[in-house]
Amino acid sequence: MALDLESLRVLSAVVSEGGFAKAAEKLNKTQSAVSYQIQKLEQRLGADLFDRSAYRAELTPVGERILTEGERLLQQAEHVSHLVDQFSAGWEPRLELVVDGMMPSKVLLSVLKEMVNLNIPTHVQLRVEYLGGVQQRFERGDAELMLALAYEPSNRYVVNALKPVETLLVVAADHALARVNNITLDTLQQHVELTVHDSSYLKAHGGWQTFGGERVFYLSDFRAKREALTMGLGYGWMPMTMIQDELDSKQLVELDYQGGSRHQYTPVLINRRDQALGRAGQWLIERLLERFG
Amino acid sequence: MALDLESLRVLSAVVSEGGFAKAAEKLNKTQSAVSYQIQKLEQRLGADLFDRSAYRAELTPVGERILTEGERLLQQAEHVSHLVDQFSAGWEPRLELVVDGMMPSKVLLSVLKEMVNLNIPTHVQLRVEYLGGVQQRFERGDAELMLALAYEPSNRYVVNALKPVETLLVVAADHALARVNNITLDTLQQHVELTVHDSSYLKAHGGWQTFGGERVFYLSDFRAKREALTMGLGYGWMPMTMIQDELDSKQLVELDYQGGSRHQYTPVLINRRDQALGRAGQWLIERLLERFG
DNA sequence: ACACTACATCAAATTTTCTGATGGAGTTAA
DNA sequence: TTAACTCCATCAGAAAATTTGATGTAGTGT
Repeated sequence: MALDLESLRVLSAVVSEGGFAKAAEKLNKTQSAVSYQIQKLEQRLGADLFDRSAYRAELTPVGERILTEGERLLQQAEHVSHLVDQFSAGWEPRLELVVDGMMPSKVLLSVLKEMVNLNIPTHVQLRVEYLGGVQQRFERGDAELMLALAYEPSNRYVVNALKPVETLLVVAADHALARVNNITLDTLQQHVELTVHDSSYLKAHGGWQTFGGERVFYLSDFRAKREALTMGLGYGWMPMTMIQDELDSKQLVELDYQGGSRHQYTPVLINRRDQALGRAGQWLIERLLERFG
Repeated sequence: MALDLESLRVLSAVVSEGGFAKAAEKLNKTQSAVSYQIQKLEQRLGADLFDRSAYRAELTPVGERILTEGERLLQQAEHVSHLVDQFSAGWEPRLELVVDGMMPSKVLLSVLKEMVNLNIPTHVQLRVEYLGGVQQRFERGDAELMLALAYEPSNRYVVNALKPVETLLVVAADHALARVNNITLDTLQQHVELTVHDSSYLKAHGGWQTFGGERVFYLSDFRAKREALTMGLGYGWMPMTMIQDELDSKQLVELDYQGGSRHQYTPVLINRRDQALGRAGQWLIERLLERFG
């Protein structure tokens, strides 16, 4: 036989109303129904909750603890019932978001934190992918919102452009390339290039991102790449926002590359045209456009 | 109509067993009883938990959230039932402890922390009083265990002596008294004495603690007293352990008082002989004797 | 001592939950 | 494509849990 909430509600009422009969009135029951529930609870727990030796029933120490724990339980049960009210008020139960790891995470996280502070009931699942991996995950249907840097266009998407993100071609200050001027592609190709592994299977982009040298090291994310760069392992593109400190302290320096050492990505916030976003998704888009856009 | 745990148990079983019929078997019910519970829950929440359009019922997003929240609720309910098992295994539901504020709090707190780490279910209420206030609170019956420095003996007590605590008569290094040698009582009485307010109504002790000068400042606790001492407001007794840093840094210095500038208290751990302690109280005594004793 | 309050107890009424049988719809495999 | 099967809904009646209303015992207060 397992615990049930009704007994706990009765227990709580008895204590707060100060007696069995008064609790009964509050709960729209009779006094004997209250007696019954309390006795049932006592049986289930195998311990007395009230000391009946005196005129009025008094809580035992055990009863006192069960009361406080029980009231917490009731409150949490209340929370669960309340959840669906919020769902029917338009807040989706869950929202999955795929983000390119190159996006500045601070802004995103601060928005998510605001979401928590506002007690928005939606559970947000954040997933970080790289380059093609973002769209791939989105297409697979796991996520309803994606924040990507590059994507294969489709008329099934609703696209919101955000503020461009600047990337720089950098090396460690003590790397050989740091001292060369007007670097050619040939020169670059003689050194190790560092790049973040595209997290899609396809890897169908290529393009200007890599230089096609013989030695390319693939790192798992930008944090690893930044470490490898500062260690002087090679050169590579990095989003400006992630290496501001290293540039300021001159640990990393911008390459003087003929082909250009700066590049701007325009990040986009995409959701499906056919599948309407819930309130949390809309809220998130608004907030991100406001801060990133 | 309010939430009930049975429906949640059924929901959980349906999902974990992968079907209504299998859940029914696990719960020793029939399949129609499972249907009934699920439908009841859906009605109560006012939302579908399963999508029945396909062959097998599939959780809706709302259902998924309710499931996870519900399972948490069940686990907490389990915890409540489990509590009484622990109570009947000898762990008292609550234990109140009165401690003299002069006791080194670190040791005590580390023991309490260990208690939490061991998942001892007893709720400990710690109350700090001073001098006579400790015993008074204990006598009033609120607490079952007291850690006092001085007390009125009684044969109703079980007394455990702990390691003596040393107190010193000190002033700030820049106080006039700091430069006087072989101080007499007269001299002392011309300065401000700092003392902690006895938290009993009675204040029935007096004795060597105060010097009976004209100007005595009463502070609310030893933290305040230490501050007042280091500010040079006056002189007074302090437990050694609380002013080790100030002595080392020479902010505070020991007085050279004729009547002696050191005094040892023997703290005692007392519980009532008639009212047996629960497992937590015994555990606490053992641990405190081990560390303090 | 008298009226009153607090809670327990019991049989009967009522409500909730379960069972067992049935049925429609999708699935599987020959 | 059919036959056998699984999944779940539904319904009436059975069983169980809960509530009621009446009554009883004991303590309170005046």
